[in-house]
Amino acid sequence: MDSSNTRLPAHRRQRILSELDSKGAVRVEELGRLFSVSEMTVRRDLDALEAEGLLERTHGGALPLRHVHRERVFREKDHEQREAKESIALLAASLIPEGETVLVNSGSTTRLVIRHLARRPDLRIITNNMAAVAELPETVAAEVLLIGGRYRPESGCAVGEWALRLLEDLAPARAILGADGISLKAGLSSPVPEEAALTRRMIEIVNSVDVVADSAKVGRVCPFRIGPLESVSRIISDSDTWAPEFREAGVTVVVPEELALSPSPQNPGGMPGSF
Amino acid sequence: MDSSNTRLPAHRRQRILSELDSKGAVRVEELGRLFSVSEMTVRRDLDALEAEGLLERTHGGALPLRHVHRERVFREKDHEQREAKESIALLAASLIPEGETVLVNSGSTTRLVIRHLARRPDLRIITNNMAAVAELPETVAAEVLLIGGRYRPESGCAVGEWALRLLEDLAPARAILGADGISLKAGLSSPVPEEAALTRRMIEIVNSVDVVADSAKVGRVCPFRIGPLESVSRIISDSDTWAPEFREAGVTVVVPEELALSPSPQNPGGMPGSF
DNA sequence: CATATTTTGTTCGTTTTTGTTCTTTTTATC
DNA sequence: GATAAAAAGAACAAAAACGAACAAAATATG
Repeated sequence: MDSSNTRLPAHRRQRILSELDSKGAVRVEELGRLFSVSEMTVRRDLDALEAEGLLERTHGGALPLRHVHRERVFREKDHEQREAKESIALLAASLIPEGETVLVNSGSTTRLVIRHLARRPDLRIITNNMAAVAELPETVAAEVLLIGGRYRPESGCAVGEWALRLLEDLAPARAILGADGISLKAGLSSPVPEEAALTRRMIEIVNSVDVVADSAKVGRVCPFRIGPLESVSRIISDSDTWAPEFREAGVTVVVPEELALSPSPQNPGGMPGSF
Repeated sequence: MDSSNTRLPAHRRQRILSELDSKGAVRVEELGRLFSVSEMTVRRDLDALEAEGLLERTHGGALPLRHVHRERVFREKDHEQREAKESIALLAASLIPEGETVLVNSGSTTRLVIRHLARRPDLRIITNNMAAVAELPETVAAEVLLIGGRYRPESGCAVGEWALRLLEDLAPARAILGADGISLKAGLSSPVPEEAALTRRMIEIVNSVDVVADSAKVGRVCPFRIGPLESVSRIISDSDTWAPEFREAGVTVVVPEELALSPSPQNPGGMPGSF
């Protein structure tokens, strides 16, 4: 894979950065093995990158600089179910047809979704998820529209009256939404009233709703109701042991294995180079 | 393969560029072998292409410009004049009276200003500077309102028609603004037309404008004009060797030393724990 | 054809990068 | 706290890449 180009020191450092971006953390030993260089060289690379303000050095490796402040929160939400969320996000993004405008709400799963969507030059992303947008590389291909409003530092997104009003001007075709609670009877729910209100409004203005959620969220009910299950077109998750009842209720449930077994009709071999 | 045409220097250089485009990086030794020319020749080619602004030279080879671009921007803006910017930001924030609503635009200096302002529970911050807001800790004390719009990844802020329209609903008392160019004759200017337009509108809707800028920006004129110097109430900077002419023109110039010598009347021992 | 110009190759001293060895510091574990 | 393991840092040597200068070759120009 890293045939000849990686021998270029500058290129290796760039790849360290992108490795950091995708993995969330890098280790010296791991990078040395990946690039076939000594650990001393990796250390010198990391030191140089830190001096340039591009990462945060730690014992044994490095962390991205962007989230040093919210490290604790990110760590919990981020590492919990990280792999599940990553595969869900990749799948959800691949299900979006070419040229669409997609509305995306706040949350750590949708953050990963945005990361994938942003690489596609054919898409337009509308979101209140500032944390997700702020961490995107300069090389964003998609057009990104930000919904303003009151900033909620706990989730890194915009909420409130202002955000709700802004949604009135929009009528995108589809939405990819995260929800902390998904239940047959209670539908979608959130622990934060303002985010529930905003997500509810998002559902109202689009034609098609994809919900992304790891299986831990299924069956959970949070205090603030977003809306009933009928408004959901598809649920994209990492397992479908719970799916039969949902499918009976008329919701399509998609899991990564399905994609691997049979090519998705929505995306017949589409955009292979984009991911 | 590269039989006849490659013998022409111009063609070889074009092929170097396409090689760079497909591979993501090129090495001197590799190109020398590919074109059967000496490494010295390749080096001269790469130097020429760099002089034309078509690639970025590195040790052992070259990288495409776009990859390096984001790093360069971030690194330079962040580290250049870092100390100066930090002291300017602290001073600018301390000059804001209690209970105000402050409008802040994009930029690396204003990012530091926002960091300071955010610790004060008495303030309300309105900004399009997503990069600044996204890096705030969870413990933000101030209320933060985000101006939405089209996201510009190069500067991590929102711009465009939508952002301009949002400003129409607002009438905050004051603004703290960054500008890449400040000149006696040309006034404030920016290298990005959309950011210039947004900053211009911000100036129009407030009563009082504080401009934060390190001294390197004074005397510089960027291609896109924001507005005349008359619209500026104060310039907060790290040195005032250039200040006399500006003071004659009716602009107050504030530098950190002044704060150290005589306590600011606007902030009589106020909020000592906040900084 | 002769001459000027450009392009290329070679040599050699200098700088950058890398790996190794050894010591010091940090981290984990009891 | 004490101890062992892992990682980091310092210092040195080897290798790779660079740049300057000059000579040779190719190309253009009269």
